[in-house]
Amino acid sequence: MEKLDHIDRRILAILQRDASLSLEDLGERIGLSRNAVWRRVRALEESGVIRARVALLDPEKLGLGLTVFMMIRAERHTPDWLEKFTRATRDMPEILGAYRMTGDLDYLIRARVADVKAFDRLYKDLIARVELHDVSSSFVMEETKETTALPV
Amino acid sequence: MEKLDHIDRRILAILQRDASLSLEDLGERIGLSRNAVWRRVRALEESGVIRARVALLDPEKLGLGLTVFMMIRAERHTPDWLEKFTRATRDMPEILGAYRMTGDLDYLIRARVADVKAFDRLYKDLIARVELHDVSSSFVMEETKETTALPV
DNA sequence: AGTGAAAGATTATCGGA
DNA sequence: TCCGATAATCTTTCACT
Repeated sequence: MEKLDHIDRRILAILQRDASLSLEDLGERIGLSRNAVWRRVRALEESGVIRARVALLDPEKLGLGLTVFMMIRAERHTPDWLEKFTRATRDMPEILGAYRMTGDLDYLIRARVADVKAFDRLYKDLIARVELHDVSSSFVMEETKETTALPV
Repeated sequence: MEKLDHIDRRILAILQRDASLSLEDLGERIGLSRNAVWRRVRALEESGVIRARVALLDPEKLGLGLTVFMMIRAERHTPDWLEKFTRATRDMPEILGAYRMTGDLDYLIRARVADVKAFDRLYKDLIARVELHDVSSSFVMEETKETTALPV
């Protein structure tokens, strides 16, 4: 947790939506010289508040039209099982998020695939890698929101 | 859905993990001149396969240590309700994802907040904006995976 | 925090495979 | 058509005020 002032927050708000802006433009928007901005951005990168700069791709254009959530109950509750699950999800590129949860739902997986057929392959692949006690999958019909921008 | 060759895919795989690389470096990694790479990247941007370049922030460092999923059943199944829900989730910056689902779970929300107290505020805010029939919330104890990189 | 200049990266144009 | 080279332009970085 860092101490960020109002200007830092404005910089972050802009950069997490569009990091292709030049320092010149960024400075203009927040009313600072490119240099003052440059120093702040640099500090934000060094402190790790800015973790990375990445390109966001369009899933539809890559033929990944279907988002799936899998609600999972574990077969066994052991460190070994958790490690296997973690490794399996890391190794499967269709899986974008994997979460250990509170409540009677043990684990939740968020994945992107081409279609229902591709999901079935993902499902079979997953159960071949880790023993799952109970899995219930839901498909996303509509994404009404999906962002990487955190509240600043 | 676009026709992408092997080299395009390699470029995308790299850029969606690190878009801070220079064209020089990128070209070196895939064995092309910076110029050839530049043309490909540009084409990928123009066709919309690359949707944006953004900065990814560290949620912990921003004091957003808690990820929450809210499973929701709608009060009414009308276009009007859906529109209200959509607007509410769009307007609430803590909500990162909102999905209309198949199955008896109607809607799913993914959000980031500081702590349980902040979640309670988010919850109250949400039910003040849209009528929800049934909400069940689960907290994330551990994120074993979380990526913006799609399989290419 | 801002200015100006050097270093570095990006984009446009052209000739060749 | 796609690649690579060269040159013009724009961006980032840094010393100085």
